[in-house]
Amino acid sequence: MNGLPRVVTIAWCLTDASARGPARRLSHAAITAAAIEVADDQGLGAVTMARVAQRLGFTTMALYRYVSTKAELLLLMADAAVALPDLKVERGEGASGLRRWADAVRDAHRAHPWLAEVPRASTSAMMPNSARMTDLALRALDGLPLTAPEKLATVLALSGLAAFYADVERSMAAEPTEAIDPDALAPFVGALAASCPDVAALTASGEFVNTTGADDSWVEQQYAFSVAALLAGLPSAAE
Amino acid sequence: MNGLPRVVTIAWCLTDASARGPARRLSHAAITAAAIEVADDQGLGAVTMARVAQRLGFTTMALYRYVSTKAELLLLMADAAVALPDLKVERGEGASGLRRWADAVRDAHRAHPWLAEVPRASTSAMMPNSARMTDLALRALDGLPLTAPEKLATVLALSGLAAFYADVERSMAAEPTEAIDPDALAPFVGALAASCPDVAALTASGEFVNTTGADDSWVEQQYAFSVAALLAGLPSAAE
DNA sequence: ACCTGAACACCGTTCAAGT
DNA sequence: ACCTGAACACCGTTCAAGT
Repeated sequence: MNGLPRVVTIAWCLTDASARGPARRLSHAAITAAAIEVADDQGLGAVTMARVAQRLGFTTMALYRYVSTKAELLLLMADAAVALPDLKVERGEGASGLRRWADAVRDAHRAHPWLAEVPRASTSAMMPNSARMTDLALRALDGLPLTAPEKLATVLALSGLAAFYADVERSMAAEPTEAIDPDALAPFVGALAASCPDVAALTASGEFVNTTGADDSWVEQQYAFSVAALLAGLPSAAE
Repeated sequence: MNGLPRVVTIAWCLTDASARGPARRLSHAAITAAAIEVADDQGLGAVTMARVAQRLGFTTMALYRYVSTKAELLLLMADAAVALPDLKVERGEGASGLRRWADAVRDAHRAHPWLAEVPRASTSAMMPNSARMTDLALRALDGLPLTAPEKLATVLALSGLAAFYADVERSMAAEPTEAIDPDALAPFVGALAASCPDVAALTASGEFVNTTGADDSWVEQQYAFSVAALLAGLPSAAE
């Protein structure tokens, strides 16, 4: 037996404000917001206790009054980044609501491309915004012929797909993916032909390795296709 | 226009062995293997240029003769970790083959729980073992009424789901998830009730927050359910 | 009780030097 | 050409000290 993770009580504001001593000049919200600014601007790798503190005009060590570890700060950032979008879901709406819900999750990841880089922690699900997002999805699933674990699996899988494709998009944007010179590609195609006939065929037709430069739409289509498949398959998976 | 990423040519052994100078006393394979040992033993966070070199009996800087950056080493590790399992897939086998394929991907992630932590790079798809895995899945999909992008989406989504659930499993194992004291849970349930009625209901029935200690089987069931739904929904998503 | 300054034990990566 | 030693500019986190 043990208590709630400390960061959960922080995020839900379940901790009593300490009464004694000098007034606090920082706050979890301010620290989290500053860290998100850094991550949005320069990537998660640039999120440093020193850099966050500097942006707030404080010393690095001042942060440790509010956060006991950098991992805790990352959890706060991740939860703040999935703050509820403008999304209304009808109770029992089903597939159409879930599709819009997945799009909202994806939008959050697009707005904060570093989200997928934050190490997953089992605590995440108990954080307020994550819980609210889950709640919306469960609302859409209400009344459907699925067990509770099946509903949770649906929610997890959908958010997993949304996060996954958003991260694919991020990784493509990160490496500018200039078109690869066909001459440079030749030895690679040769190696492929030997052990990967099906991939080699796709590569030859230009559908595997991107030889034409940036190409945004296909990730969108693949995401839409995957979500559509998952949603369409729910009834038969439940049998 | 530019050439193949350097790490791709390394992984496919497309670089000419340098002839002149002292014989090389290290190799990419040895370095990658040592790094994987470190990651398996102590987690990806413990993978340090210094620690890898030490395990091999070399100086840290010796590694930079073989790898131009730590990110490159991580790519080599990730690809080596998905080395082909003992998996036969019939051409055009369809759903049953894809399910076993997804299980194989998941097994790789279970054997190397740090896999999901390796930052995704667009280069990954061109690495040899990744390509071979993709090839197997395409083999199972051959002849099905799906376009090439739809087939790739299926492969991506399946591997995404396998990786996702393996990472969920890892994160649960990382935080020992002792049962949470009901008394400590009470204020959390109270907060939930206000903004998350559906999640609160699940929590009350013990299906959301784990209040009973370790619980492996539900991740397995949720993974199986998600994959089943995705596979079952393929035909209707393709229409 | 907050916040600071100095310090510790690390990182990845560079560069000139040895062989 | 390989490999080493020393150095650089960082990290997260600690601890004692100020207010």
